[in-house]
Amino acid sequence: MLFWEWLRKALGSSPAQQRTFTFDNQLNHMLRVLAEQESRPVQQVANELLTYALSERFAAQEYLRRWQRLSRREQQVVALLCLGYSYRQIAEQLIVSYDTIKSHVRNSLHKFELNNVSELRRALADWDFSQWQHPARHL
Amino acid sequence: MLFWEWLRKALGSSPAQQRTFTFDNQLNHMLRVLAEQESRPVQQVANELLTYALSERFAAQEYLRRWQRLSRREQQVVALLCLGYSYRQIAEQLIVSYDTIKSHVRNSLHKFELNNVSELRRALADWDFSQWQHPARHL
DNA sequence: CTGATATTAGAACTTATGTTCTATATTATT
DNA sequence: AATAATATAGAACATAAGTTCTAATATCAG
Repeated sequence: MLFWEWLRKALGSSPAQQRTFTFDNQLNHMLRVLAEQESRPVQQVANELLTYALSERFAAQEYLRRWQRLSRREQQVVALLCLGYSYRQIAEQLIVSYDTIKSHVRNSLHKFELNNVSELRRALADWDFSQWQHPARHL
Repeated sequence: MLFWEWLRKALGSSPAQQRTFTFDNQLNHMLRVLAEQESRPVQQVANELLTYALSERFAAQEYLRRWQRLSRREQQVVALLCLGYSYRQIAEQLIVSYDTIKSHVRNSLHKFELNNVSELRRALADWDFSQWQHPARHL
């Protein structure tokens, strides 16, 4: 069964009332620029963009579930990893040993069912970890 | 001059002709599901998603420019890298030495203005390199 | 109190990546 | 034909990341 069909059934197959959307000037402008660049109708471009963003969102939900299985400390380490820090830098920031970071990364990768940090960074590429920059706030 | 146009000018900083968008049933459903999940207005979620997709698109354009500066061989190596292959695996696939791959990666990273493969994989995370799986087709 | 997790840390490896530099042969471009 | 770019390859070294183990505290839920 396609995801769409499943989704529709889950919702009780209601006939959708064709709701309209409006976007602010800035978004409209960017949309028009992009449509212009690609010589395509603005509505079509908007459609494609929204489809893309939605699929990304739903894909991210699976990783969100795995994220929630991490301990507080593991989340902190993963966050800093995704912010681009190396094991050594993370150890310094959290004031623990390099080997401890390796332990946390090992466990985190296992819980994410991923094989290396590169995959992890890619999987969570769109997540905003800026709030995790200053560990103190989370301890 | 129409009354509306006159009014807009009189009021200054006119909102551009507020163009409306409609999306098909499937998109509407997903939007509503997501809005429901997050207890937020559908229009607001749509706004956020569109903003996200647009910024991703424009960011990708910069990397596309850099990608086009790569030589054919460098593109091949970067593609396989982003597909998750290691230097050694790429060397085997392309039937060249490990050191050659290192050269190509070094040059490619420089052209992309990135520091390591992790950043590269993240930057091109949404690109589809499946066509590059079989090098023969591109040589 | 007690088992289950979490947090910390290390040894002893192995592999993978990154850096700097050099160098030759092959293609394009002018 | 001469220059520039590309593709190839290596040495020699440095750092980073991943693997397999073990193990001591600490904390929390039942």
